[in-house]
Amino acid sequence: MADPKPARRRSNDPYGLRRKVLDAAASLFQSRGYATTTMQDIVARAETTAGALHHHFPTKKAIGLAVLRERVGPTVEETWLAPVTAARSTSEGVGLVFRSIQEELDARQAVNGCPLNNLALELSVADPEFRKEIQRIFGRWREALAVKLRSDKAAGRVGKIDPEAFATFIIATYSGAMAIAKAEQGTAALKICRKQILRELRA
Amino acid sequence: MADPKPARRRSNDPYGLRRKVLDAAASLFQSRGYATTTMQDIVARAETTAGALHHHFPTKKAIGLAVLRERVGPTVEETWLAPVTAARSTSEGVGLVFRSIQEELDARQAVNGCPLNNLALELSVADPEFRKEIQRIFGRWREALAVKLRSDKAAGRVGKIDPEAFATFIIATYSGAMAIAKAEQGTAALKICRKQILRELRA
Amino acid sequence: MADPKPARRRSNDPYGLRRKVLDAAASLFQSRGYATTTMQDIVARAETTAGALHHHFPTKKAIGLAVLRERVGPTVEETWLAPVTAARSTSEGVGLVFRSIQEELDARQAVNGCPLNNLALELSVADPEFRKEIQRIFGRWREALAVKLRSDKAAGRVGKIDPEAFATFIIATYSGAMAIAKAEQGTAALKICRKQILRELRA
Amino acid sequence: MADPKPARRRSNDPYGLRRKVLDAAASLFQSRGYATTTMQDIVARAETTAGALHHHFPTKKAIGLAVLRERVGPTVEETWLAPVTAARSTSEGVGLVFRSIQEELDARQAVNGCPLNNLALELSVADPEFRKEIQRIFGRWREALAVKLRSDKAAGRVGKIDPEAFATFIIATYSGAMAIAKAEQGTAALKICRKQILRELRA
DNA sequence: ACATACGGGACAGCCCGTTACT
DNA sequence: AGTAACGGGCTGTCCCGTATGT
Repeated sequence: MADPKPARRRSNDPYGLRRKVLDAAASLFQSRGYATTTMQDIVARAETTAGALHHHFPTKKAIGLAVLRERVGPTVEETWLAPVTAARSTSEGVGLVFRSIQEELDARQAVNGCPLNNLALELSVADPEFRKEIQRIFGRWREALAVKLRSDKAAGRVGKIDPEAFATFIIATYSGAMAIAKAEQGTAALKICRKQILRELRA
Repeated sequence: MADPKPARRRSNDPYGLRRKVLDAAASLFQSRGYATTTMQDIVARAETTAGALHHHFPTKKAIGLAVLRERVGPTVEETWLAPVTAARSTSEGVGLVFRSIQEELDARQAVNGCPLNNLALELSVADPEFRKEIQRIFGRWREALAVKLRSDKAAGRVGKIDPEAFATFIIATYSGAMAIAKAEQGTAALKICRKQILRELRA
Repeated sequence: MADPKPARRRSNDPYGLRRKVLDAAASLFQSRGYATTTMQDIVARAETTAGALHHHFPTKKAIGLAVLRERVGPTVEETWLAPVTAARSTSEGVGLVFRSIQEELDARQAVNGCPLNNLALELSVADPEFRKEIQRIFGRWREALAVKLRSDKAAGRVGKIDPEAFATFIIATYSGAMAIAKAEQGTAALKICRKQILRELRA
Repeated sequence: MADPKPARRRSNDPYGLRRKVLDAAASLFQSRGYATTTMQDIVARAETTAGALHHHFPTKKAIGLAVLRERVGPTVEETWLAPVTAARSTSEGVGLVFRSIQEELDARQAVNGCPLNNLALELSVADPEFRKEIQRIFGRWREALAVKLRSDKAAGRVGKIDPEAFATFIIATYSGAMAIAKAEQGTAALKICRKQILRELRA
């Protein structure tokens, strides 16, 4: 009678559990990295059991891929692509995204960096399946920016730039700024890079 | 096990062993990451034993810090700071560095990314000591670029820019380009970002 | 997981399912052994689900016992007892059985040995219920041979032998020959032992 | 202070530990089988730790192979080959071996069967390396018997038999008798088969 | 009857660090 | 300085059985 035995109840809510597992894993991968996160960590955070987890995801890799597909990808889409697409110009959209991300980071205590870049640097070399998924997300990201830049160009809102190349440049600068932000635990780099990109978009 | 032991010989070359261990660790951290690399991997690559390794580095973390201080830092210094400092202008220096790194990557079969950024993203959040060391390297990097930009400014080789900020921007864009290069396993992003940075330096 | 579920259909054929499960289990126990075969393996081979399987067999042990009773036992009866009983003499019957089994093994790519012996060696010590069932099959086997030998003796077709003992001897030699056949992945031992037994039956 | 902490001492006796591990494993494989024996069982029986065990044997398979090479093989040699080789005739040697094994089994409470046959039936199909090792032992066994039979033949102690074939027959009959002994938990089959083999050797 | 979701508990393997020894 | 043996602990995986749902 020392430990009162958890007396776990069954939830029988497959979609809910699946969601909780992916949320837990996404959050842990983001803050601690993929390799450093253990299955047990995920189980604990998702408030489930190893057995139940195994039913939904046979391996850790399966969780990683699902996190990329169902959490990281959509996150990029929501925080980057949607605002940019909805904006009147690339300049406006990119400026907005940078600012909102910067503000969000400032409100937190720890700067964990960009979920996509974190996993990209850790996993893309090791495993082809991970790499493929990461490339897909980068590709959609670049394409959305390029589309916006093309329409800017057609409307005469930007000078003669290569839309694809400039899209890559924006992503690179943002990614690097987030890497520095993570290392410095501050958003200074983000502000600087925002300004610089906007200046060039206006040139 | 059943076979007679390999009958290892003693080398008794403390400095040589230390060097071999750091080389091995730096190479493995670069290609596989810190967490994924095991002490056994390092021992095998350095062709030594666990005991001998422990004689030089009490823990894995000690190896990590030493790699940052004695391998990653100097590497940044050699491949980035020295060429930029020696160049006639930031533009020339940065252009040269980007090109040489790009050519080196093209010659290899796998693109492993930037050693500093790899470790920065993996370790800077988890451990304050690692973060401090990483920040120090980033700081020196930024300062060297800022120095060059200030002299450019004084000589009228660039317009009115904030040297510190532009240095951060260069580092961010380079870091991001290397992250993308790692994900895409190609140097296209590197070429694009080089062009873009040079264009802005001339503006 | 991410893919929509396979959308399994219900078959509603209780007897068919039971048969499929036993066939699957018998085949897997034969080729991989009882302990090494997992419930999941059986489920997969029988093309059913864990729940359905459990509906027919509460535990793995229940499957094991059913396989012994409804598959291994009948197999011994069909391949050994029936031919021997039907033959004109023990000599003829045993000779025929050895030959047909040998020919069957030669036609296959892998020699898995005798189903009864495989399970006997693996399970008879660990579990009394298994042992009991195995003893029962051995007992029927010996009795059938003894009956035939007695009739041979009465008809003067064999010299003065102890029918029970000689039956045991035949079974032992056959079992051992099958064990060697499994280890050697060939039927040489089977041919040798057939010859030897026939010689003795004639003496 | 609830559990008094084992406070384990280091033995630093690699050969002793290795021996203890193999003894433990051989005994457990013999009584429970290879698959059913867990690493933890071996650790407990050998009174060591998982870490220490791993240093000597990286995998369970390595233990299995070492047990075959360094325990099962020598056991066959001692209990079978040495007595037969030392005997004046095959008949005497085989008779002696059968009797001594039978007496030993009668003295025990559980009949575990022949160590070689137990592992042979369990492992020879699954893994080529195991099979190879098992075949080697069977081969030496057969050869030793054949040598003795040839010398018997030369001395006119046996009729015209094929030494190799008769050796195989002896091994098969013995193996089968041991299988039955295990299933029946008694030595009756062993006595019967001894008698039968001796009768034929005299014929 | 059948199908899916889930629980608890191991399994083999391995990892990092230390201790005894040369 | 260098070597091999060893300890304790944990990792990802999986297994068997059950409970819930249709």
